Amino acid sequence: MVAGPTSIGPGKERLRLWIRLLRASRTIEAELRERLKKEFDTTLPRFDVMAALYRSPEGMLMSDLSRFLLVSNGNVTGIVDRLVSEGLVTRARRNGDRRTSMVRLTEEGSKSFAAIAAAHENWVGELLGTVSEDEARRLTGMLKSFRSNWEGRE
Amino acid sequence: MVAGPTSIGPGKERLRLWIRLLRASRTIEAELRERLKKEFDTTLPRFDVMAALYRSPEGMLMSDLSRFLLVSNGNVTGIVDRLVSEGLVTRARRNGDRRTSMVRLTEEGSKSFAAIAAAHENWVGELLGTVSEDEARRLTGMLKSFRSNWEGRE
DNA sequence: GGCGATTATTTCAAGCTTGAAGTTTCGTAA
DNA sequence: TTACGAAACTTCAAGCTTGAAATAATCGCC
Repeated sequence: MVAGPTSIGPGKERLRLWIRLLRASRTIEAELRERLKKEFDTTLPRFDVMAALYRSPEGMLMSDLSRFLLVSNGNVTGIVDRLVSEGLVTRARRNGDRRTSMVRLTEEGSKSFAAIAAAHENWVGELLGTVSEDEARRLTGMLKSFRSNWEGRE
Repeated sequence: MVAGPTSIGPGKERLRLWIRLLRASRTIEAELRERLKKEFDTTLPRFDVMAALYRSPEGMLMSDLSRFLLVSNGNVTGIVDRLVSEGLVTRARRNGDRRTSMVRLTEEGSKSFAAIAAAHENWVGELLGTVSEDEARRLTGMLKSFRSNWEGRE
């Protein structure tokens, strides 16, 4: 999804937009991935899961994580498995519904995430440095109105 | 990279923007991936490679593809391998420099891509339907000015 | 209570992705 | 011309990702 338009037609500007959008996010994502690896020896998916859990001290179900992060159930299983084996999160079986388990950050996971998140925010600020805060607000607004047509779909 | 901000600070709007950007592109990408699979039994990476080759009838080197698509060399090798085995592209050894090979769409690959690309453009038009062509132009402009600071970096 | 449908999760195969290490070929300088 | 460093590419291990199939527990209806 990174190639240029191959024809010109009515949706031309939208196709251009999509290609720009994709190239921008891929570029930023690649840079963040690399820094996470180099500076903290972790990955973006692990960071995503930890970020979600950090916002929910009470914990999240696997399916909550899957829905929130926009990835499949099976995917979350693997990432959480690795985080558990690293001692960063726990899976607690629940009495109420034994099909589910509550996933939470450990003390260590929480400390670890806080440090990474601080660096992460700085990196994003740096990488988007050429976008003014005001412009960022406007762009966000446009993207938000688009997203609202898709949020929570299917 | 899909979680919300975990702190409020100077780069707050940029972080918000990044999260929106990422969620938007993930959502669109997931939808396109699914349709490519269902309708044409292909994948996004294959589509990307074919799109690049379609623009270059004279062919591209593996490293050209890698650079253009923003993915690693080894990655391109695997995708091209699969396209070759499907008869959609060819790898032609070159007399000039025998380290390299020219990758080209086959006749079948070219026909196949044209059909997929038409559907793809319609899908993008549909998925970005809530963004007016004019708004699309403005958004693209903003993203372009951002990208120019990164294009061809490192 | 029993049982079929539903829900939550895991498992699995196939493919994508990277970064590092390995192979082959090229260019060039002694 | 030979040797060495660079360039183009492939191979590989590890991890991410999906979608489909399997497992297990719960729910609702009789």
